[in-house]
Amino acid sequence: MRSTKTSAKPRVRANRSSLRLHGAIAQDLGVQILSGRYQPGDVLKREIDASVRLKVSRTPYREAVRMLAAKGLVESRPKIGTRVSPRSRWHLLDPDVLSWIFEFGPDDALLASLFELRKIVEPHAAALAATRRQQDDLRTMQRALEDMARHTLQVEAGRIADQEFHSALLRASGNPFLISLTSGVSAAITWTTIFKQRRGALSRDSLPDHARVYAAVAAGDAPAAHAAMARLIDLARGDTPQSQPSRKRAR
Amino acid sequence: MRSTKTSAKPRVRANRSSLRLHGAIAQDLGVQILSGRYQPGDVLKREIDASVRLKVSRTPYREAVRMLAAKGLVESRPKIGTRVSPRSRWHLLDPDVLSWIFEFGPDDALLASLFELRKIVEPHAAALAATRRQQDDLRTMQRALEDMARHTLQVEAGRIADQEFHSALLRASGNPFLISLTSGVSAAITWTTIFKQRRGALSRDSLPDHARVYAAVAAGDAPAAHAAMARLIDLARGDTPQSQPSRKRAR
DNA sequence: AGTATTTCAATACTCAGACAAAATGTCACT
DNA sequence: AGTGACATTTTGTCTGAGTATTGAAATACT
Repeated sequence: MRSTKTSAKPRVRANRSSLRLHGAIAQDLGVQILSGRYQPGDVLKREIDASVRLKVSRTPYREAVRMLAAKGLVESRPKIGTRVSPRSRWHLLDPDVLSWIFEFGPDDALLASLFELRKIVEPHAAALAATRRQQDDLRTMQRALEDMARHTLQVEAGRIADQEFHSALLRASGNPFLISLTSGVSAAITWTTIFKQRRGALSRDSLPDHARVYAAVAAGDAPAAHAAMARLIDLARGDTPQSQPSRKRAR
Repeated sequence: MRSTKTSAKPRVRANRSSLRLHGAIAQDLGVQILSGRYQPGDVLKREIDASVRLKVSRTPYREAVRMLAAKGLVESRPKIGTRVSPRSRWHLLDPDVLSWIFEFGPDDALLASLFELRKIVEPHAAALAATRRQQDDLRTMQRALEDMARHTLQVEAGRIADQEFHSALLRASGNPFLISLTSGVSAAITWTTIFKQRRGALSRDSLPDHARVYAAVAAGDAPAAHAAMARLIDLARGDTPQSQPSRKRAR
């Protein structure tokens, strides 16, 4: 028994009041797992101790564990306890998991992998969008472009417009599974721009690149849309710390 | 109040004993949502009533709702209740969500979309695998090939070998996000073969196609691996009911 | 009349403690 | 040495109570 007398450590920070208690606990544990504080194979404290430690009742703690299990991060069985699952089971493209990954500072290699995925997916998505886009897709993309121009990427509103552009493009692809990758793309965008600003790097003006993609999609020119998007991503990737792990061949 | 006197409907089927009660409830609700029985925007019964209806206590019911919320299917707030989220928020590539989708009979359009994703992702993954594969990746893929040959796709063991081949290939790509798409690919494979057999269609022997992919990956020939995988998927897709995804707005 | 503020009611949320079930390890018995 | 009963540990489920949040209705104010 540690002398927990009145240490009064509010282990679980209710930073986001919008998150309920179980949500805050899930975030807390999730960040610890994704940061490596808990390794795959480790077993968490038994829930009775853990909840005492966090100064919460078992109910929200258990619900937090259920959430993590739903995202493939942990697995719990009677008599064994709750253990961290192997990385291959983690749902890395889950929006929460992504946000937890980047919560404590993003891993360069992982960001590079995310860009690799974007480079694979988004050009094809743009090509599909060029053949399937509806009027309101184009309207949304155009409005996003205008917002990117009005505000810049220096401002929150501008960055949101950037994400909205890519989100609208994926939506225009008409493929629900591509659409569900939106969160991953957004995470990559967010952290790329943050990196840029953090290093004070002079940010290329990506507006013309986006405009080229839009023009091709609006014109229904699939090959051009593919090419324009590929170029956009390559240029954006150039700004990340290291585009190292991929010895990528052309195309 | 319907006279539910002693209807005694065990609404939640404990079909899988491995699933705990909360897991069974989550599956039950998840299937109902994904099948359209509950539409986006609908609010579920308040948890007190729902748990009574299912003849379980509130604890496992709440945990089930937490799991669904973690997968983006529902969202719950005090005074409002638990409401089904818009489709655009659903984590369609979540393994459980995929299995629930295909639980009650797969949607042709959705399966087509899944193939579209495979067609985009897997060829590039094969190309990456050709440049990054390690010895044990090749060993695993080769063993999977042998198993596919020994058993056929008529047998469970053969189908598992097929999935294992694709899983190993994604693993060999070295990209964690591509790896996390394994479940989606596996779901597509599973339901394609089921479709084939269901219609008694003479199943093409896909073994040579797989062998070609393996050879290219083993040889480190990225363009050849890309081409071989693209061909494999096109041929596999030929067996699905309809290869045209229908445009469906994801509100 | 219209707008801001207060009150209210509905619902999920949290707590506490008990008991049940599952799964692993142990130990006697064959 | 093997096999089955049993003890133990941990999660799983149940119950009932009280709290917090939030949308909407009611009220006060301009």
